Amino acid sequence: MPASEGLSIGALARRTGLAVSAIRYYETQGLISPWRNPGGQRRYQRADIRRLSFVMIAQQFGLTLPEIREVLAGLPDNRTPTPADWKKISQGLRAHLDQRIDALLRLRDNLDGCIGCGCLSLPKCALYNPDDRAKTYGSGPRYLMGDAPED
Amino acid sequence: MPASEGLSIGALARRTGLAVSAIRYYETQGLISPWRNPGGQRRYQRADIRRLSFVMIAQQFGLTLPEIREVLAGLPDNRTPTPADWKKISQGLRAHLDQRIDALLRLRDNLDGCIGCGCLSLPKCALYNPDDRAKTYGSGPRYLMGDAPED
DNA sequence: GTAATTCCTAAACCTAACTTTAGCTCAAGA
DNA sequence: TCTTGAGCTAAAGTTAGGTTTAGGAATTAC
Repeated sequence: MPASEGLSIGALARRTGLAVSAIRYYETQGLISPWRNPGGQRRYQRADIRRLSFVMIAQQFGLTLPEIREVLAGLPDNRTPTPADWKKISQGLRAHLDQRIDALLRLRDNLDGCIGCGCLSLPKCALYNPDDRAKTYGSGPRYLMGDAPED
Repeated sequence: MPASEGLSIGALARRTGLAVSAIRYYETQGLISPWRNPGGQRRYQRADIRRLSFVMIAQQFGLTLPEIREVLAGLPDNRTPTPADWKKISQGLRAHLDQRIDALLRLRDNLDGCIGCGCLSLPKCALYNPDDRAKTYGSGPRYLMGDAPED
C-alpha cells in the first residue's frame, strides 16, 4: 500500500464509516473530487476524511447536499484547509442550526397555546413558519383550518 | 349542495389547503376514512377538517405518516372527537417535539466545542445522537473521523 | 502466477410522500 | 338535456439520498 499515493475509496469508507456507494454518490453531487491513479481508480487526500465528516455533520443539521456543497465552496481549493478554514465554515452551520431550533421552539410555543385552550382550533397554531418544512416537502399551499371550531 | 351529506373531497381540500391527491393518498395510508355516496364519491365529516389539520401539524413536528396514524388511533372512533380528545393526543406531540429540540441543542453544543478548538476533530463533535437522523436515512454505521487531526 | 479482493461504470431499484396522467363516470347548472 | 366541472381508479412519475446489481478490470495476497 503505497502511502504517497493517497487513500483508496475503500480506505476512505473505513475511515469515515460511510458506504463506498455513498462516497461515489457524493462525488456525483460535487461534494468531493478525487483524482485517478494510472489504473483509473479513485484516490483521495487524507484531508478528505475531514471533508466527509463535515458533510455528515451538516446533514445532521438538516442541510441538503446542494446546501452543503455551497458551504464547502467556502474552503480554499488550492491548499489543504486549515483549522481556521474549518472554523469559518462551521460558523455558517451554527447560524443554520440556530434557525432550525428557533423554528421548532416557535412551533412548540404554538402547540402550548393550542393545548392550553384545548381546541387545536388555530390559526393561532403552528404552520406559521412556511420556511422550514413547507418548502422542502409537498407543494400545495397547506394552510390550516380556516374553520370555526363549531364541528 | 346538500349540506346534510358531508363534504366532498374538493371542499375538504379547499378548507384544509391540501391537494385533493394528498387527501386520497392519506386515505391509502389509513389517516382518514370517508364514506361513499350512492354515486361512489367520497364524503367527509366536518370533523375531518380538524383531523387533517392535525396531520399537517404533526408533519411539521417531524412525524412520519405511520407515526401520525398511531397517534390518531388514540382518538375515539365511535364519536366526534372533543377538545379534550385533541388535547390528549396533542400532548404526545409535545413530548416528541421536546426530544427533537433536545437533540438539536446537543448538536449545537457539540458544534460549539468544535468551533472553540477550531479543529473540528471529534469524536467530541456531533453524530453522538444516533437516535435522530441516523435511523431514518442512510444505512451504514456512519461514525466520524476516527482520525487524529494530523492531516 | 494465479486467486481473491477491490474497484470500475451504468443502470436499476429503494423509501417517503406525494403529483400527474389517462380514460372514464358523476353531478350540477342553464 | 347537455355540457362542463368535479370525482373515480390504476399506474407511472418525482425528489432526495442513496443502495444494489451486472459485468468487467485493476490490485493485492500468497
